[in-house]
Amino acid sequence: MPPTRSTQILDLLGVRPTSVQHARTVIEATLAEAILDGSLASGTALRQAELGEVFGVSRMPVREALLSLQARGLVDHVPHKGAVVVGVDPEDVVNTYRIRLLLEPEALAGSIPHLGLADIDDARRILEAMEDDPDLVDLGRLNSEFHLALYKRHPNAKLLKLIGRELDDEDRYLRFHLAELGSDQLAQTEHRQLVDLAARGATGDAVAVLRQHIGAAADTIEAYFRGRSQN
Amino acid sequence: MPPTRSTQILDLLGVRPTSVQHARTVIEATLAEAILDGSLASGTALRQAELGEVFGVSRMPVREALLSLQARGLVDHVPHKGAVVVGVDPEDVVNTYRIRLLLEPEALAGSIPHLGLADIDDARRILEAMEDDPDLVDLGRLNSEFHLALYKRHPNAKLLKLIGRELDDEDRYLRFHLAELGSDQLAQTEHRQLVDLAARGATGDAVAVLRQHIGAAADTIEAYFRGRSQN
DNA sequence: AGATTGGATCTTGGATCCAATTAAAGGAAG
DNA sequence: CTTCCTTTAATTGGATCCAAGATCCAATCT
Repeated sequence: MPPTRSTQILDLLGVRPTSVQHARTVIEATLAEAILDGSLASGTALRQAELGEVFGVSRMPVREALLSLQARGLVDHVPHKGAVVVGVDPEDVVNTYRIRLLLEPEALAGSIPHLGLADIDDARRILEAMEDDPDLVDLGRLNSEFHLALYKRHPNAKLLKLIGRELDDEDRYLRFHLAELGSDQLAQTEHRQLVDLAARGATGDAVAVLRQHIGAAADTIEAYFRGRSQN
Repeated sequence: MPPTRSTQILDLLGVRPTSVQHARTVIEATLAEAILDGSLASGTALRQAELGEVFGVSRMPVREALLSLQARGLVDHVPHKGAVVVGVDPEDVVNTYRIRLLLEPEALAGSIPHLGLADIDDARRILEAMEDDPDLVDLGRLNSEFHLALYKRHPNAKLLKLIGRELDDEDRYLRFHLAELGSDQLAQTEHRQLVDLAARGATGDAVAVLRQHIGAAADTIEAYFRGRSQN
């Protein structure tokens, strides 16, 4: 497809298509972010009128945003009652780790052969950001980004999207309890091993470390719950 | 939370809360069904006003239903332009098989130990229905149901939901091309083997058959596309 | 003739208004 | 004083109305 006149001009101006952001889009994104990073606690009731005032719009875009959030499983919508931020089911957290254990080894193995130097650098940069940044809210997101950075050259785009969703779910929980568990649970040592092995193209070893990494996290969380439910 | 009077009465009547079906809910379900089973072809433009007339309702619940369908990835929503039924990307079909190959062996292995006689009977009944029913539209759905019937005792509920979604995606494609490929591609022989091995609790053998079953399907579809894109 | 620009028309996005449902508050009867 | 019923306030669901952006077509200029 030859570039059209308009795209040439956009290039000259250095402007991206900048697809117009509609109200419901930014509202959905904002609320999703707030729920994911924990600033909107589980069980919080989301009143349409109230949110409309906050965002300076009517109830209409708000309810559509809430509807989308329901489809994403972030809020629970009870007819005529309202939307509440859905809680994190401990069982689901462990389930998510088990699913990651199925998906991510394949993602890593299929991506490493196609990783370039720039990709490795990206991953390393994320690791450094994690060490510098003490903010727990950022840590979860960075952790997700790091993992995805290593997988991103896998040819199966759908697999990557799937993993992204699982990481989001995990992330949400992580931010809640990272403080209690201690942020060393993120196992930066293993992260460094992963990126080094990936850089050397040592696929088998990298996958082994990843399996151990995710498995250990799953066990830690599970033990944490087990201890908790006995109180 | 103690049961209220009304729920007690509902229980006595044997009536489920029968959650009031809102317009947008039934519209979304109806459209989703139509898209999944192919009666709404890819690329079809979905006009809000038109659909509103069809369902005897205003545009409002229609647009909310369309929004939900977009979140589910069934329609593509272009601002101020409208919603169109999203096409099936050949690449995604193969990708979906690869993902199934990661998820379903674990699902089967973890479910077999907990399967009861009734579960096996359920699966067998679905197989019989597949043989009796020549309707291609039903075949895809029944195929999904059969697989899920074998996995349903797996303790990881989230994994099952995930597989259900993948099967839906696959299903949608299957209905389109089952006629061309021949319905014997569903490999009823392997299906029978699967349920027999599951009944005997032969987990290892069952998983092996399943791997072969899904892998063969993936290869068939991939070859079909390869042959097609060369024309 | 071809391209460009201006406007008419169509479709969606958002605001406002009304109806339906639910939860709660208050009062009457036991 | 408790329980049940009625009434009332609050909130969401749906309809209608207006604004913004997009597409299409014709008129105009090169």
